[in-house]
Amino acid sequence: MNDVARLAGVSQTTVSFVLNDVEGANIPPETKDRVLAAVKELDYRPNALARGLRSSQTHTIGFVTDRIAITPYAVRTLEGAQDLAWANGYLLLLVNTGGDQRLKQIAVDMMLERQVDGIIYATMYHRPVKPPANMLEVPAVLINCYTDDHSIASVVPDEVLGGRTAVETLLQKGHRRIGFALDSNPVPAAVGRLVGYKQALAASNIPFDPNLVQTAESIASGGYQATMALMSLPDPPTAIFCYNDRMALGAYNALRDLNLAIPDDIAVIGFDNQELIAADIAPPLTTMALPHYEMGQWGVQYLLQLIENPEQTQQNPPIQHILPCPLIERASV
Amino acid sequence: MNDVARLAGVSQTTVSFVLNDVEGANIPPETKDRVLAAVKELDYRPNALARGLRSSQTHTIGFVTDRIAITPYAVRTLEGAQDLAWANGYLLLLVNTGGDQRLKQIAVDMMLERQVDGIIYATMYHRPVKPPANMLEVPAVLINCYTDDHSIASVVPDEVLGGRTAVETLLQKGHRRIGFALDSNPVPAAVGRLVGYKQALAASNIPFDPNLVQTAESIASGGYQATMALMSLPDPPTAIFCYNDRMALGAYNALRDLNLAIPDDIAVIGFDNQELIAADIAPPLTTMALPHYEMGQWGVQYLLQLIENPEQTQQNPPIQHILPCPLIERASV
DNA sequence: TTGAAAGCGCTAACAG
DNA sequence: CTGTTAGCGCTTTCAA
Repeated sequence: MNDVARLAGVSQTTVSFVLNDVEGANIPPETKDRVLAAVKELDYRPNALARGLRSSQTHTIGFVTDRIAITPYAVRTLEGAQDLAWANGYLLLLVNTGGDQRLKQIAVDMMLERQVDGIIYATMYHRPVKPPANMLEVPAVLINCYTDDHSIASVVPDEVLGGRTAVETLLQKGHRRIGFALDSNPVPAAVGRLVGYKQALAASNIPFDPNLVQTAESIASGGYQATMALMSLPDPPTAIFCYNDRMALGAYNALRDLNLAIPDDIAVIGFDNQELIAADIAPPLTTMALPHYEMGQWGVQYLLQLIENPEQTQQNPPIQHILPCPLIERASV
Repeated sequence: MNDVARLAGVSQTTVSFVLNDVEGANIPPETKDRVLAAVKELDYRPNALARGLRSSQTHTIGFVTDRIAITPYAVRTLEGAQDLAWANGYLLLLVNTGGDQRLKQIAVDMMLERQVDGIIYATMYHRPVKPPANMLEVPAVLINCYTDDHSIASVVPDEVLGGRTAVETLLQKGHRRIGFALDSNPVPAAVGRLVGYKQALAASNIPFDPNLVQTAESIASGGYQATMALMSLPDPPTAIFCYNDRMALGAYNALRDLNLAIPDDIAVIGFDNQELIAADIAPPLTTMALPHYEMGQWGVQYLLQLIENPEQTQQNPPIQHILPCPLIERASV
């Protein structure tokens, strides 16, 4: 910076002023140009460490996650976060802790040492979490998860509405007996989607038949089993709502073994919109999309507000934002 | 740090010495303990910016990528990189530029401003690249890509050996007429796998029949078309090697329409090991895995060597590392 | 064995 | 409008 100042024939302060477009200092365009020319001439690049040290603002935000890869589609959370951060001149410092609580603690410490302006904590599955306490030393928001006491701002998908929309889609096609191949783990997604399933039924005055919800592991083989169980009912369903696309794939396999055509003999709707599966199988799967990208965006967006405008933004109790799951219509319904 | 020094009754220098385990300074254990106690007492956390400013080492590495999400499985590159960085006390600064050359330039600049110790440039598809010039101001390595002049260290998958292994697997099962549903784009993966295909055939003294390689778009519908073309040959193949798992999925769809059973009537082998597809379809797909995770690891590993040991590590010409693609045996062959 | 002191490159009062 | 100056929190030389 001194070199630039010297070359431009001004003081280092002036350089700083033009580089930061400081309000007060009314630098004449002529001087500004001279400085900028010197910057280009010398290929000068400001040192963000020094700047951060002085201004205690690094324009960097920490992104802590349990697993980024398991649900490939969920990586879009990271993408949404990164895109929005980037658009605001922020960079993401990434740590993937793999679920170990102590590692998370350390990860946050490393970020704090690097003076991140805020921290995002994202999970791959929608679930309650206990984030490391030190995380709250800076503004923080949770993505796809929440604390039981809702003490931290968070954004999650609307599982209930998603489940309801899926079932309503089936209802609109005239189906009255709708099976549900559900995850046997009572995770928020499973609980919420079941509530949505019941709501949709109730709204159409269809009594709830517990036989129509079959739980299994939320993978292809589980979808296969649940579908087989459903179809061997004395009065089998004419449509199946699958907890996720992997189970839907299993349902496809089962239905094929049963010689049933989709959607003519039976309709199938999934959840997750894992494009690689959903778009490519035959017939293409109608499914509900999880708003991963949007959650990533919203999380960073809100975090940035928290960072730049703490008192105005922070609500009490902290905001718990819910994003809808859009219906992706393809050909299985 | 001054507070810690005061509380421990030593100078700030001493605190720095014990925190950094400095060789020269022989601090008696007694003093050391006192300092450490004070650190804990005050919940002191060093400021990495100040440290970096002084020592010009941030223990942070920049990770630039074109797309992290398109090929979900490729996100494992990021995971491998992050895991290895983490194991060495480094954090990753992430930017996903989406293919815009100017953005890449800026991304690298932002990283350089933040004084990253090195930069990784990773692509989602194996291909030649022209990385921004400023990237070379710090140690750098390329993952899943390379420059035409091989002027930067890089790591890529062994496409030729992968293709060869896939075909040899088919050969070993007794197949002699092996179709190849190939990407119509002559990308390195397509070119390499075709070379491997030919090598395997030649090694078994099977003449190359150009009719047996059908090119199409490397998605499910392309796989469908290529398979149909292959099967309508006067002398159709008994096995199909698909350029990737998406095409294999299309092949499955086609074969089903043709009422051909896999693997009894015809064998199918894929490439990529996209678990979501490969493991869940019926029958589970035998395929070649791309070493994404390993490339991520190797890239960071090598970069760290470059950073910590520049002259010893840097080879001339820069190392071009090739990692094998392991065969994942399932049930389609 | 420990401490004083000089910066690393920058921002931002404060003065002129 | 521009320059002087005092740090931000740390590492590290040099001296004691």
